Amino acid sequence: MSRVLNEVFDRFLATPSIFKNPEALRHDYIPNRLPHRNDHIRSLGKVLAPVLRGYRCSNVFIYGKPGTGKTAVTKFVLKELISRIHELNSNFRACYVNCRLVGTEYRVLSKLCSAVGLRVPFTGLATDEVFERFTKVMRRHDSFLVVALDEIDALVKNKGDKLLYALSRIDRFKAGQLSLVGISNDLRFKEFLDPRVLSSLSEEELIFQPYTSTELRDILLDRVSLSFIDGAVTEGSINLCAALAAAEHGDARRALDLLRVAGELAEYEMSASVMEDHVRRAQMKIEKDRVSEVVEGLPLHSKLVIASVFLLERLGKNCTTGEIYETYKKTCSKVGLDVLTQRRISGLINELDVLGLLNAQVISMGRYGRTKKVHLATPMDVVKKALSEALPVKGAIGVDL
DNA sequence: CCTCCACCGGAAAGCCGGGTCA
DNA sequence: TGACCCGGCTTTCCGGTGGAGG
Repeated sequence: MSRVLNEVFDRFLATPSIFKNPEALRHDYIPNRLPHRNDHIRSLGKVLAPVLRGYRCSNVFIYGKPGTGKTAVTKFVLKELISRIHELNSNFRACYVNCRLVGTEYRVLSKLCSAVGLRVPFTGLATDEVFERFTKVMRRHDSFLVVALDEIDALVKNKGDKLLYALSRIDRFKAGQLSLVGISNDLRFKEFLDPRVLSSLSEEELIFQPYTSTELRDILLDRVSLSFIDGAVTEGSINLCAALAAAEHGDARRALDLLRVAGELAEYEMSASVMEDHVRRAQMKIEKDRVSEVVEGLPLHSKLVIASVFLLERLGKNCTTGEIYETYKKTCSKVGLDVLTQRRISGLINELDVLGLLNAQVISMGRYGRTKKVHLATPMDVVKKALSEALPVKGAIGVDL
């Protein structure tokens, strides 16, 4: 092994880690207690409790902004429920699906199938066919299923509420028992639903308010004791994490990210404890990393759209769809890339807006038409860095970054 | 008050690479 | 092997539309 590397490793090992169990700072970690969410846990528990006696429970609808504990509470309650039911030895199953990650009706269904022990090919079958097979198994085993559909709004916005409608009526075909827990970030989500689906889905409702700064502080204190060694995080850093996350609509996930990244920075610098400065730098790093990561994963044409906005903005020109399209076309022809249509580029701009990389606003310029006014949503140097890493053909493209 | 620009954005359909099934 | 399905990406078509300027 190289001597340089040996030194690095030796020094790393010689410094005691400030972490005890960094896993406890990840989003998917479900701790044994969830501060300030006991009421919600109790409410959800009450709704789901009938399954303990073998009855179907009401469907529940859970709303709340990101990082308010919806997912954690749901997973927590389901976990407890399952362990309790296994004592009673029932054929109950619970299934958690994140609709945004899973993406399509077909794949949501195939998750449900695997929850009841049915394997289906990941593509190739008609969706109706998969649904058919699913109900058959439910009927045959007289199964009992609670399905948590997280980020359900993403599914409905993209694919409509057909699947929800079918699921909400499933036991009318005497196909076992199925209850739904719908989780949504978006309060306006209801508007997208068929009234029949809505009324069956929201038999019960739970609303999660954002955490306050003090509540976030309690959450952090819990996690600090789980994940760091004693005294490794200063009081001030915890408060700062809480305050910064509270400003960002009380997002606990954000607070934990800040703490984790600040911890990693401190460890990297072999500092004995996490200081407020680490937290501040963590905040910048998180934003930078987010932008880089998102840009990196973008399809080539989306990257070119961002590059076009970047170029126009640097020249101080105003970015309208038309202007962006012209710049984009020039860049394409420089590399000999096929250009997409303006309609498509308009769509890509909207997607980038949703991703938070661009801000796009439809404005009217009266006589001079109607268009989208676009600008970068993050500072130019951050975008520049992300683009220069993510555009493999930057030299050829003539995008002088 | 009307016109008309430069787009917006919905809908439908096509293409392609992945797959199943009989 | 051919009919058929999915999902992602894209094109084509086309009916809007806010408001400056006539």
